[in-house]
Amino acid sequence: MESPARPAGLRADSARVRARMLAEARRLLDSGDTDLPMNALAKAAGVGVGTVYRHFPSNQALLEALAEPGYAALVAMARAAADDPDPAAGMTDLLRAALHAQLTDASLAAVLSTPGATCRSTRDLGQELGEAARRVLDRARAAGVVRPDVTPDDVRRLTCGIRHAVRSGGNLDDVDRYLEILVDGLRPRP
Amino acid sequence: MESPARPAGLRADSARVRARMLAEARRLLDSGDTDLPMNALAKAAGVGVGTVYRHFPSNQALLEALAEPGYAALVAMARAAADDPDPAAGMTDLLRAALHAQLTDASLAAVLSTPGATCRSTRDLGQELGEAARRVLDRARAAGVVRPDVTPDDVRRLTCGIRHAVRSGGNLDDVDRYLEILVDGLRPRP
DNA sequence: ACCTGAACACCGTTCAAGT
DNA sequence: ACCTGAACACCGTTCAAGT
Repeated sequence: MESPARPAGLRADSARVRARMLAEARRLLDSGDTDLPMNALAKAAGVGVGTVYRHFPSNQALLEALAEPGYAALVAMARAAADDPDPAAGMTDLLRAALHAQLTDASLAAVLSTPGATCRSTRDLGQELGEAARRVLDRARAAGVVRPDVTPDDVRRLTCGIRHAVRSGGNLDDVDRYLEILVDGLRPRP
Repeated sequence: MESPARPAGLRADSARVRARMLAEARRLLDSGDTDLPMNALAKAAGVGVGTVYRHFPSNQALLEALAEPGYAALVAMARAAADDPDPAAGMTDLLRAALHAQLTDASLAAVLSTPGATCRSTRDLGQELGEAARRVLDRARAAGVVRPDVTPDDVRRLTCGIRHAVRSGGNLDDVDRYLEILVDGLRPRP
């Protein structure tokens, strides 16, 4: 599994095919389909199934490749949150960014809710996100706005959970309310 | 779809087959399998697939039949919570019961996270649970321990979400912590 | 090297044929 | 009436055969 943007050592035509598959996969995922069948992608991209598997060794790997840009953007947001002069605002920003990213991008939601990563780059991004989240949490804890026992993995799991809560309802207008509930719930007990 | 406990107007042997299927389905589900394939159930129960479908018109209907006893127990818990002399304790009891039920019974988790019910009895139970939850919420709101805008459906969605958060981690020891976070988060903002 | 697509082992669901 | 199990349309994944 390589980066979606022009992996090194790949022939021009092969890179073109790969780009077309990723574009078509993104289109299928954004069309509302919750899952992304390999055979459906092959047909949509006009290639054989084997070609899909040559570039993405499994459905999970495909989702990770698709999620990578959004994942990187989320890491950037988390780092910015860690540098926010207001630790409480940084904390809220981190949660909001994580939740928004998952609600906007189904592939990112799938990757974040799955424990083990298939490709190296995804694992690296997870590591980086964890480190940024740790800094956000340390500062928020020092400022007394989060419980002492909250870990970066708690943030991951709870935002995944809130995503499910938001999506299992008709309207998505409850995002802000549920985000408030999560932020308040993470505050230290009085 | 009828009640799993001896539906009316069913021949003795048919009722026996139905009971065996439900018992085997329960066994499969508790064995850790997250989903319950109809063909696998047929093989395990020693019947043809058609027989499974004769009793349970779909996989969702099967899950609902399987969930019914637990669902009824949860409704009873919710009613008890509504009668708790302490409204705050009643609120916590409701959330704890809903969460515990979903973590213990995969079929109940599936049913609660699915919006529409296939069988009448499941829909009725959902109605009853909603009414009990409304009473719990009304009293908790009057006592000032929950936000004014929380609805019974919020409780359903959020407990489903917290279940996902609990399950997406290695250990299930975080139930109590996540429950605290949810209870605190539902408190009125200061 | 890279691609194709038939093929395998699974899903949920249906339905003609049996008792 | 009730049951059986082959069959259909799908999944993810593999691999011999082609360019």
